[in-house]
Amino acid sequence: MNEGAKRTPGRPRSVASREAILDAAFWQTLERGYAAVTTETIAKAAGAGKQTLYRWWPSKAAIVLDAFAEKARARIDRVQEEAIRTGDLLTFLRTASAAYSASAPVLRHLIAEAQSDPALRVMLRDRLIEPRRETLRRVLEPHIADAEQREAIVAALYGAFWYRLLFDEALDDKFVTRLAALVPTKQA
Amino acid sequence: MNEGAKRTPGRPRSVASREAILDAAFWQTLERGYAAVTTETIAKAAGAGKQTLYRWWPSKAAIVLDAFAEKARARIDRVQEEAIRTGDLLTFLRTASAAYSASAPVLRHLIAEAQSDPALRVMLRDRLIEPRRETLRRVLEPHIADAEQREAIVAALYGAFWYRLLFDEALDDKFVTRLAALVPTKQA
DNA sequence: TATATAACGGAACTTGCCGTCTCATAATAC
DNA sequence: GTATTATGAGACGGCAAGTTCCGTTATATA
Repeated sequence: MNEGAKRTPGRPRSVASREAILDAAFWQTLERGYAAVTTETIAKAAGAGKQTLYRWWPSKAAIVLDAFAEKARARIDRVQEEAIRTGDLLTFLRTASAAYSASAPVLRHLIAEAQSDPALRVMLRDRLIEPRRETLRRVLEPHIADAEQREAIVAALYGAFWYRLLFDEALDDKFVTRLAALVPTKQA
Repeated sequence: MNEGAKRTPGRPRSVASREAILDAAFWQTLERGYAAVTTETIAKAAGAGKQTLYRWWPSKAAIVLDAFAEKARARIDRVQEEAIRTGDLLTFLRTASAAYSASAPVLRHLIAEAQSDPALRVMLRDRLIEPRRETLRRVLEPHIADAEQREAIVAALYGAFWYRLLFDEALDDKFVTRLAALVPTKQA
């Protein structure tokens, strides 16, 4: 489809810049926290102009989201793959809650920003929320036949994660175990 | 305890101003949306100086939260009281989801703001989140004996509400019914 | 090689709102 | 009256987002 996609006349987009920007956004957000990171610090660290940021991303939040979706998702999915194979809900929820907790400081700011930015909300849902939902659906599929019931369970489980994280309440193992107990699983 | 509390020398706090400020914050937020409301528009509409706002509240978000906690909670609790009396979880969740949906445009901004403001987070939890949790606990009590299990269910149910609202997904009746089905209730 | 095109880095600039500060005035206690 | 504290009005500073200008550089085409 876009094989020989180098069709436009002018200077092509700098791949190096793109990656330097995402890298800077990712590490700065991890180390300093979302609020302390500005478009200027990202640009400076990446050796890029602010214009380059805004040419390719609509907002600071979009950059950070892009950085995390790219860097963190692959790692998270890899960790969860094992749990998916075993099909054990509790194991899955444990690894998922660990991953959530680790990314919580960033995720909470992204979801916050998204509340006043509909486009970002869609981007967040498509790139981070929905893929994880899909994974959980696959784990639930063998246990819950009804699709609608499955969807309610997905919302209840991931919703519980968010609910706790957004209000500074820990996702400890006991809580996760109780959550898993809510789902009527078929025993082997 | 603080019966003859008029002990300080100077001019006392203006009750009229306080109420005018909360009124303005409440209605402006409802009509124009959280983002369009500024401390200046609140002050102007209330006929108050900005200094008066900041003398009694730490931030714009705190004012709006105060306004909503005061105006909306009483109404919501009254609606839910009936559901509590009957002890029927589904009825309770239906009225709760309706209340949530109605307030969602404001709540989402408050929770968003709270993610970068720990003090507001505490205030939000104490004045809005926790009271509703407590109500749900009372509904669940006859059905779920174990306190920890009950807490997980509370997080799952309210968490599911937030989860859907924060990502623009409706709380329709079918969904609420499926949620209620998750909870093993004792039949009469 | 020459030209058109588009992205580049750097930086000045505009915008907008939050929160602070100043000031003259009003209401209370003593 | 005198001290004290809150009031309304508005100027002010600060900070970060997002925009615009500029001279430069990399590519496609001729």
